[in-house]
This record gives sequence, C-alpha cells and structure tokens, in this order.
Amino acid sequence: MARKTGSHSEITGPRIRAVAERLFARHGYAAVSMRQIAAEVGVQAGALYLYTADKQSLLADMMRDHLEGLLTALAALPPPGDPRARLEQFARFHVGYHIARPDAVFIAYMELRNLEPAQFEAIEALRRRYEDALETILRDGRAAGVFAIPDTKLATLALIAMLTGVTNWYREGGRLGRAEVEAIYADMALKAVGAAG
Amino acid sequence: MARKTGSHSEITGPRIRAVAERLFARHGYAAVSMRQIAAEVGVQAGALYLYTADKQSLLADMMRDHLEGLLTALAALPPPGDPRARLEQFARFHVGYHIARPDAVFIAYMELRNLEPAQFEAIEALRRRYEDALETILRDGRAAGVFAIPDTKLATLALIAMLTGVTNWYREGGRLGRAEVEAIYADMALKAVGAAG
DNA sequence: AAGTTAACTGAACGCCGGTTCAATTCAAGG
DNA sequence: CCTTGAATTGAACCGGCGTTCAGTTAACTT
Repeated sequence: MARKTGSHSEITGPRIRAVAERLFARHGYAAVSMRQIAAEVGVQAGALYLYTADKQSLLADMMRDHLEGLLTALAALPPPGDPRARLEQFARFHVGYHIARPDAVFIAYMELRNLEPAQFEAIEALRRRYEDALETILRDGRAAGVFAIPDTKLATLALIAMLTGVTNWYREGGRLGRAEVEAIYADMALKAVGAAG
Repeated sequence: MARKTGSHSEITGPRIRAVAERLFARHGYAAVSMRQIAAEVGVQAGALYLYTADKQSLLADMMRDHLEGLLTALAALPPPGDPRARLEQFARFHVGYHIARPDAVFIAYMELRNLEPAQFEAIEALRRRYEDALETILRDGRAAGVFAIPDTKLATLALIAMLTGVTNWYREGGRLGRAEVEAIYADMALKAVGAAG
C-alpha cells in the first residue's frame, strides 16, 4: 500500500499536531514516540516526516504557536484604563485563555527543558514578553500608589503562578463555571496586590 | 574488575538517589537513562539494581520520601492560633520548605504522570493530605469571618499554586533573601484571602 | 590467614527509539 | 485518459533502552 484514499495534507497536518499536543501533554514529550503519534493519526511513522523536520520541531513549533497566539490575544484586548482595571482585565484574560487550552499551556510550561538551546531562547523570549506585560501593569500601579507590593518582579511571578494554576484543576462542566472562576481569580489577584476587591 | 576499593552501600545508595534526583529534575524522568545515572555516580548500570528494584521505584520512592518529609515537617510546626496566624505560618513554611529542595518539589509535581496507577494513587493521597491542611485553615477562617473567599477549594489551589511558584525563580544568593521572600509571599497570601496584611 | 559476604563489572538479551528512502498508490489538471 | 505531483507505505539502519547474571574483587569476620 502507499497513498490512502481521501488523503490530504490539509487534513493530516493538523491532525498530527492535535494528536501530538494531546499525547505530549498527557505523557510528556520524551515518553511519547513518533510511532505512537503516527498510530493515533492512523498513519505510518515515516509519514510524519512530511509534516515536520523532526520530533524536536514538532514540539518547538507547538510551543511557539501557543505563545504567539497568547501574545496576539493579549494585544487585542480593549485599551487600558487605570492600573486596577488593567490588572483585573489581565487576570480575567489569563484565566480564560488558559482554561480553554490546558494542553498547550501545560506543554509550554513543562517541556521547555526538552528544547535545544537555540529554540529554548526563542520560546523563553516570548514568555518573558508576556510576563513583562503584567509587570508593567504592576509597576504602574505601584507608582500610582494603588498597589501595595514590596517587589514588582516577585509579585509578577507570584500572580502568574497563581493564575496559571487554574489549569491544574479546572474542567469544563465542573462545579464552577468559567465566568465564575475568572471572577474569583481576578478578585484574589487584586486583593493580593492590595487593591481592594 | 569487580568490587571497587572503598565501596560501601551507605555511600553508593545515597549518591544514586542524589544523582537521580538532580537528573530527573533537570531533564525529566523519561529522558534520563539508567546508564546516565550510573555514569554520574561512577558505576556501571547493573550496579544500580542493587539499590532499586527498577527505574520506576527509584522515582516513586523519591516522591514518597519527599511528600512524607513535607507532611512530617508540617506536623512539627508550633501549635496553631487563630486562622490568620495559621495561614501566615503555613505560607512561610511552604515557601521555606520548597525553596530548600527545588528538585524534589519539581519532580513530585511534574512526574506524577510517569507513575503506574497503584503508585500514583499512593503519592496523590499524600499530596491531598497536604492540601487538606491548608483547606482546613481556610475553611476555619471563612467560618470565623476573617477570610473573604467565595470558594474554599479554589482558594486552596490558588494559594498553593502561588506559593509553590517560588521554586520557578528563587535562587540561593540572589537579589532577595530567603526570609524576605517568605515574608512577601505570606503577606500576599493573607491579602489574597482578605485578611489584611 | 582463610573464609564469607558485600559490592561491582561487563557482556549479553530483546526491544524500541528517531529517521531515511525507494517503491507504490491516489488525486488532480489538461 | 494520461500524465504529473502529492501522499503514504514498509522495510531497514543504527543506536540506546531497562534489566539480568555469572564472574570477580574488596571488605569484613573469625
């Protein structure tokens, strides 16, 4: 056998990425083999190499796409008001965006160590750009006297860790709805920096 | 060659565990081979099996030891006062304990998926016991009217995520000292639940 | 000093990893 | 309908994987 009936790169390509994302998130990059991915896609392992240069690129492209999407979505937010409103908007956005794609988030955070130095640097730079957006909000709020935070950098990392943690437990159709969860997290974030809820 | 001069199980055993912990944390369980561990210990791969039944047990034992140590240390804390004091103590303890052993923390959190079901259950139970300790504090504080939190479970997970995040960036000898960091995190935790800093 | 036990080697076993490539089959355009 | 190009197979390559074990040497006991 060779080419299959109904085969098209516009179909197989995305399916490979989707399967790889699910498997990487579930079992970890190193624990997933190309043959496993191929099997779930319904194809032989060799066929994957029509869509990716190697396993490493499959991971790196996935992470880059995710972070670029995150930055694009952040930039598309309505223009900012005072620091308090900006922080609330950021927190809601962060939680909402992350619970919608837990696999991509998990991978972008956990598989950094499986990247080679060059690709690691590129991905890390994107992540830092995102963190900087929050840090700017906190610095402005601190300068305006509305946030009570001893250290801006520490507060940035603490808030991001808290907000990202939502992916550890949130499940669609669970006890709490998406809007509810966004509101509670935003409220905690505001309180944590001393901006009354 | 066979037995080496100066070889003792009380030396080799701990060294294997130390090397494995460092490598697992750095590269991930699945990406580290028994031969790599052996090489860093200065021994042949076969010798590792005098100290562990298999690779999986090496990981599981490591995680169990870490979580049991965490629970023991938590139980050894001075007896509790009011919820506010208890939360502050918990936050300081959590941050302090975690930044002292970042590798073990990272592994206990990231490599859960590499455990087989039976071992996973055992480790997860320990982790839940620890979370319950915090949840109890929050529930008591909420009942006493000193914490303003819409959902106790959510607040528990949010706080743990925030506090554990310290391991992502804290480095010994960095810009901020250990006591300083503990204080700032404890302050943010208290504020986040509406207990004035 | 001899005998016993503890610690380790080195080679082997079978299997699975990522990756390549000639051969093959399908889809599409003229 | 025929040709050209796209999509895929299947087998192979080579290396590394976890694990076992008979054999060897050091440390300890008597």
